[in-house]
Amino acid sequence: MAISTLPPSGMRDFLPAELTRRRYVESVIRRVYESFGFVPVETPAIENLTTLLGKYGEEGDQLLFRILHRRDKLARALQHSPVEEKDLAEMGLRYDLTVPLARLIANSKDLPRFFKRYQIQLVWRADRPGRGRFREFQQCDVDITGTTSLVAEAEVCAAVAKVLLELGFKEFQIHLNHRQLLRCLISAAGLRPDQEETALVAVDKMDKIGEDGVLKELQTRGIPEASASLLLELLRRPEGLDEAGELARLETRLSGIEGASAHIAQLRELLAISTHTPAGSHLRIDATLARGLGYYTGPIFEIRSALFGGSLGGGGRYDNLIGMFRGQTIPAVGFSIGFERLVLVMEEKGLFGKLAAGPEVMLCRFEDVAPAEALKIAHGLRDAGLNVEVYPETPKLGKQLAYAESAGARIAAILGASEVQAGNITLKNLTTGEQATTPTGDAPARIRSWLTG
RNA sequence: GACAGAGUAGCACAAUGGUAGUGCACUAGAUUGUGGAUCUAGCCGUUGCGGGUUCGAGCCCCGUCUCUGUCCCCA
Repeated sequence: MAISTLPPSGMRDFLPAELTRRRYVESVIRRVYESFGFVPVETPAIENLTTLLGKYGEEGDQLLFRILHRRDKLARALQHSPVEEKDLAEMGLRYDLTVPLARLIANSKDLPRFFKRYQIQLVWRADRPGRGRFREFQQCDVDITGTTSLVAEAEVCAAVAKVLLELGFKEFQIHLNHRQLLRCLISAAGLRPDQEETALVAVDKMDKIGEDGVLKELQTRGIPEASASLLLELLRRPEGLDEAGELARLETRLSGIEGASAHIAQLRELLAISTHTPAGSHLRIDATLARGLGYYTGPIFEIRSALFGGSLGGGGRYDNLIGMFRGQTIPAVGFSIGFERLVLVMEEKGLFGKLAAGPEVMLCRFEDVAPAEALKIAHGLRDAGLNVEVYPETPKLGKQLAYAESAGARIAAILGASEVQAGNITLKNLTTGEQATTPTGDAPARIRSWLTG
């Protein structure tokens, strides 16, 4: 019976051309993040389930990949009767990079007071794969811990906005809301605190199913029509109202609700201090934005674009998460870029320029040249800083040149007995067809001028 | 988890229920120190898998698996 050669569902192999594009995007992200003073960390792919469980909400817990006990431990677990899921595993694959960061912060003693870290690693979710959705995918997070200052929010928003701009995205919005403000809206609509969660889930779908859809969903979830209608009315943003106007409207509507004006003031300040950052013109107040993850406590963000039907990234403030691992509460805010979706959209829209995946130089030789001679010269070129591949066999030259072309080489270095004898090398520019024979020592300079020209 | 669509050569796709084909790619030659073009020849298949209907199934029916899309949820 044949073994399937496909990778597991929702997981992918990457061939050189695609991987080169991914590396390019990564390099832009790294450079931009570092320009903001973020420093890199990495954490293990596997975390203890005690770390992961209870941080993402019920649905998130369901989507964790768990790692089964091995050998004796598994045998013992199976003897429980009845066997319960929690007996079978104590570790799982990380679901995001935020919770591992919180654990790391709680576990570390000598971190800077304001720890600005970035992290580009894989995460795993046992989700059903779809367009731009995978079971193994890369996240690119920036987070700032140790301050409640809105400068932190502004900086993470600016960092991701700058990444998008540098990658060639022009039309995108960073939707902005506040978790506590949502809470105020829900209580202003007369909903009980225990209905908050269901209300948020329904409200979050506003973009997709519209007001009627949300109203219907709220009612089927047991929320009285009067409250549901009031909530929708509170959320309704009049056409043409700008960000300041929307905040003023919300402030008026929530004038009797405790704390509301303070949350609105935060959003107002965040907009103000972001004015001259790359995020400034992309921020949009969106009172319907909820975000699923359970740990957010303050401002929340989500990147939207007409180029992709879902979110291109998201984040927010989570002041209580680190405290779940350690008595001391440490405030934090972060933003995660949907790397896979950026790459997907960039491929669809042709935002990648030409990116070379192959060697710069292909060393070809005739059969009257010994392999040792070819390898010696290849190493000389490599020592000069060039990427050189040696054609391993000696078929006729046409075949070697065709291969050089298909491998992505831009220059062929051709070696025959006559060149070796004279201490020369023949160079052929595969792009222009131009050809020249030069002393071996001059070859790197000539190659370099062709590569840059 | 729900619904829809699709699975045919390495890839992209054809084929009224009647001999499974075309293009690209690949190999060789035309062309023994110069690639991309052209021409010639060659290679490539248990039509996802299992059953059924039929004289006969890639095509119709049932089941199953996988993939794609939408929903849900998310990045």
